[in-house]
Amino acid sequence: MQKVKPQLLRGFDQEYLPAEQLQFNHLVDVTRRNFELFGFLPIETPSAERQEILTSKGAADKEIYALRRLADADDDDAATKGALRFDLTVPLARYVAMRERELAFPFRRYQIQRVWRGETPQANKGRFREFYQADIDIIGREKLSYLAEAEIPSVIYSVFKDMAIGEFRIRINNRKVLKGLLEGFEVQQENAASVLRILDKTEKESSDAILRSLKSAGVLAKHAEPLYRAISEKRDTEQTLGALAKFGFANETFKGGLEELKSIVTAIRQFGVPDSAFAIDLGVVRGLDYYTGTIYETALVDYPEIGSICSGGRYDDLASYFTSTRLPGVGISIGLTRLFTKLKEASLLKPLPRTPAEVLLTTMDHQYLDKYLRMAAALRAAGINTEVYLETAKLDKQLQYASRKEFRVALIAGESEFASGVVQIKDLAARESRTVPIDNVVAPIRELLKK
RNA sequence: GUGACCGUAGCUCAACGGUAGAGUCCUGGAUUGUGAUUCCAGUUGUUGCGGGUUCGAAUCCCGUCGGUCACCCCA
Repeated sequence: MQKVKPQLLRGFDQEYLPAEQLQFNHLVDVTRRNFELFGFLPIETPSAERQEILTSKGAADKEIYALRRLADADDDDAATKGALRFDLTVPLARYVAMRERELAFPFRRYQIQRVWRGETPQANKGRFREFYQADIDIIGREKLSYLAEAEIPSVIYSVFKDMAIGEFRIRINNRKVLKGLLEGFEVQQENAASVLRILDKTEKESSDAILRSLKSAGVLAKHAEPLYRAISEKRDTEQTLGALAKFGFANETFKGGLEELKSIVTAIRQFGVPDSAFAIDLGVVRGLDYYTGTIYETALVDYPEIGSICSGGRYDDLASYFTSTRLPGVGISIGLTRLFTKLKEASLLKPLPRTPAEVLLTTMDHQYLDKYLRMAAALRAAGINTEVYLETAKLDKQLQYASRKEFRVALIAGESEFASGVVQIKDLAARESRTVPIDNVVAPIRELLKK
């Protein structure tokens, strides 16, 4: 028979061995637990949305995968109007606009789901066509306290601290400050976007290259260098606030932005985020122009090459395409697939058991099946995850299986044990076993598992 | 979308014009009830695909498909 070659689609290639999947699930669990710790509510939205919803925010068409039947029969118009979501923010906007009257505001939601993007994948950069995002957003109705912007870093802090993946830094900037800065340096409104994109590259490119680009993007020659220095100079949070005060631009955007930034810094500290974990950094720019206030970007201190593992910001109106209610919000997105891939690469993942079960019950002699299964039922009733070896195989094979899957404990019983009413409890890591009465296995196993 | 490079066993790679190989992994065994190591044996390929050059092509040429990396953009 002709075989179909088993292979994956480019970019749709993130599937793991069970041991890795358990580690990924752990990352998801930690994320979810911390989101809930701050009162965020879970939602999921369908994988596919109507195309006009997805493109409403001006996403490039080529990024989006549309739905089509293989058979191409035109009897399913409804489905062909759909496409896969490329982020979780647009579906959120649609969701909130549809359910405005049923939701309690400020609406705090989290959502951990896959998204799909038609980009060129580059695994070394953690870029795929299908990947997980873990988003939180706080959506206000007509208004939203600046405290929401200050709380976000404390959630990020909580998540990554709990993940225990090493030192990380949340870099924070303010879009108004940036805009005011550009205004102060006499950058024309229509050049602002391209100038910001250039300034976003200060860490990658040489100062000469940046200065040249800035000038050709319409920055006056006398301002190019001061602007570059303002953005790229290394300073801590206090130094940055000091430097901004010193610029002292008179425009309202700058003054308002600076005041806002100061209050947010104060609040971030009140939320308990240590100065070692966050920093105001004027070099954080973010290409997306719907951000209007605080913007965030988080990276691992020892692994800057991993890039941003979490980013987001404040926006003025989430769902202006769908409703005339003004819905200001703030949100961030953790790129879980990227994070996981890079953590794996850098060996930063803590070792986890390779099986969710703790006990393997070996079955040396199937004539005692009844006893084996009753023992397993008793263990499970006591809350101990237990797998029964169902195949007929020699004991050494069963133990090999146990050690390969990294069970903590193996139970061994055959003719001689059953004759004297006992069972062997084997500590697989310590390679030693002891004998206990068959009707008293739970307590000794619990004891062993506690170690 | 633009450019550079690369496709040989499940995986990592060798052979670079003269019969397609190694390591690893996997399977079985080493006196019948205890996982490591070691030893023995075994399975695995239209050399991505199509065409051309040649007595002869995994190797050279052309095309095609697939992949990797850089740019763009982003998680």
